[in-house]
Amino acid sequence: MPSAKPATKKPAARRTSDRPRRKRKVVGAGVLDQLKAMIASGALLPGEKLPAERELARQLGVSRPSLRETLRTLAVMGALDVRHGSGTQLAPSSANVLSSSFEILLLLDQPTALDLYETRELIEVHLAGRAAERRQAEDLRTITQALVDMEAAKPKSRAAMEANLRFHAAIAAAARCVVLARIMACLYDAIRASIHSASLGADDLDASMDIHRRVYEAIRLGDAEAARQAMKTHMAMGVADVRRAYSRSHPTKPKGRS
Amino acid sequence: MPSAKPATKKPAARRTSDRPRRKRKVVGAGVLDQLKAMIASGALLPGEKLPAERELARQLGVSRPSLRETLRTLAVMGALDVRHGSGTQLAPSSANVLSSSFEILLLLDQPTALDLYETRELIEVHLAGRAAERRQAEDLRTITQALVDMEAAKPKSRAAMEANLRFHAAIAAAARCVVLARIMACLYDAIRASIHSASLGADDLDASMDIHRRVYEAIRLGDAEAARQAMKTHMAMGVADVRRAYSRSHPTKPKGRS
DNA sequence: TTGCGAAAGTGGTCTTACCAGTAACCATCC
DNA sequence: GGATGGTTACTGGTAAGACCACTTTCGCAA
Repeated sequence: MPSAKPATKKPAARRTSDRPRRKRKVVGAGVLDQLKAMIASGALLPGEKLPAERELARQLGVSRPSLRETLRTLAVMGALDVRHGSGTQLAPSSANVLSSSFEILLLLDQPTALDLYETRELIEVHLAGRAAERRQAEDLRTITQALVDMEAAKPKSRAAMEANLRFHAAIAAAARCVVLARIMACLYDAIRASIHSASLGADDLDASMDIHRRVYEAIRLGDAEAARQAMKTHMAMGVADVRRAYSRSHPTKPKGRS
Repeated sequence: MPSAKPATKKPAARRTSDRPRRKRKVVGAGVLDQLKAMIASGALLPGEKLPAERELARQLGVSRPSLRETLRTLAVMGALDVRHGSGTQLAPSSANVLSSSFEILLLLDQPTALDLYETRELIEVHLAGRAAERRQAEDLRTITQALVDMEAAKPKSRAAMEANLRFHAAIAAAARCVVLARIMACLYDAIRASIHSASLGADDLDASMDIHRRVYEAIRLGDAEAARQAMKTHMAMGVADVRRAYSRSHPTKPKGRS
């Protein structure tokens, strides 16, 4: 590298001969568009492996650093699954596509915990109703399993919390609302990050289990209205918890230091 | 000036002396965390200018390409406002933080237009109700202005559509639900991209204007239930349009080729 | 046959260099 | 003296090349 090109240099004769016109409009954005087009057109299927970075950069006619900027953007978004040494592939599932953006959003907007809970309530109540209308036999099995795991797990344990998440996720899946289900998943991450440990495990375990069972029963019976009501009750309990924790940490008013 | 450092070079003595231990764990992620921490702690305020890339890279102890990968990720997410020649600043508003991720999500999940509309209905109806409860005088002025612009604009024109967007955005703002408002904004982008021109402008202009006015009146009067009902009617009109367009393009069933 | 180690391939990072817009500064000209 | 225009010193944008670190695989030896 040090003394590789002694005299040839050829500083010019690049713009002139290669691409005389066309103002070189932001390579990165172009690459992003090309990749999105490949996904949209089906040229790149979920789970499929991408060419190696060096190869892909050559194909798209950009340098590796430039390509990498774009790839990492997609990776952080959750669209790509990049593994050191193995390669890069299109994410098989869009599981956490929104999460990272949501995280940023919360950093910038700093919505209150109550705001998050209001959103959660709206969505979950709706999903419970839809689940009652659309659930299949397999959905019921998944929900039941989560319920059983919740009862079996030690109260307030990590396992109990995880089973609780599965319960709500299963309902979301049964509702067949892909967009809402995804948003709800992000909300869970956000709420967890927002209020940390505070009261995500219900204060009253018995009441909590009872209401979960009522939600399930309504869904099993296909009674949408009952499912919505039960979920609403469930959410109200959570909101009450948050409100209490909130008023404890913010004695007088939400913003400003008294 | 160009030949400032003629012979110093110092090629080796980098790994060996600088950091012998420490497994070099994924620089990029570390940088992202540091930047997020700076935002969260308030060390970086919205709208504030970041140090130049070269300088920031030096501060964080990484190379410029590595830093750039992270910066571009944040920029695509909408958290940074990067301008060639001027510099980079933390986005003053989190306006389109979710949009790009939403776009990717839609590419991967390919939800149906009906799914998008169901989500939209759920959220907008809720926002209308909340707006009726929480609107301030200024909110009413903004909504009125949008309404006036809609009436003044030529039907199906770009101006009419844009005023329509403003109308709904103003309601969302009046509802004081930051998270839902943001999600709704993304949905508009998604819906617009999803069904292109198809029926986003209402088929029946008179009915459309009428329902808009009814929504506004209910919000002005603070009648949450009426506002929700009116918005529900409004949304139902839109869904009907989509359903028609959908059944036209998918004669028999949604998926699979008959 | 089994186990291990080298090699090849892939992402991860750094350095250096130069191109391309912006904005401020200053000399010039009216 | 003030408006005008060019120069200059920033800033981000892109490229090329070289290594490092991790995975996988395959051949060789036990």
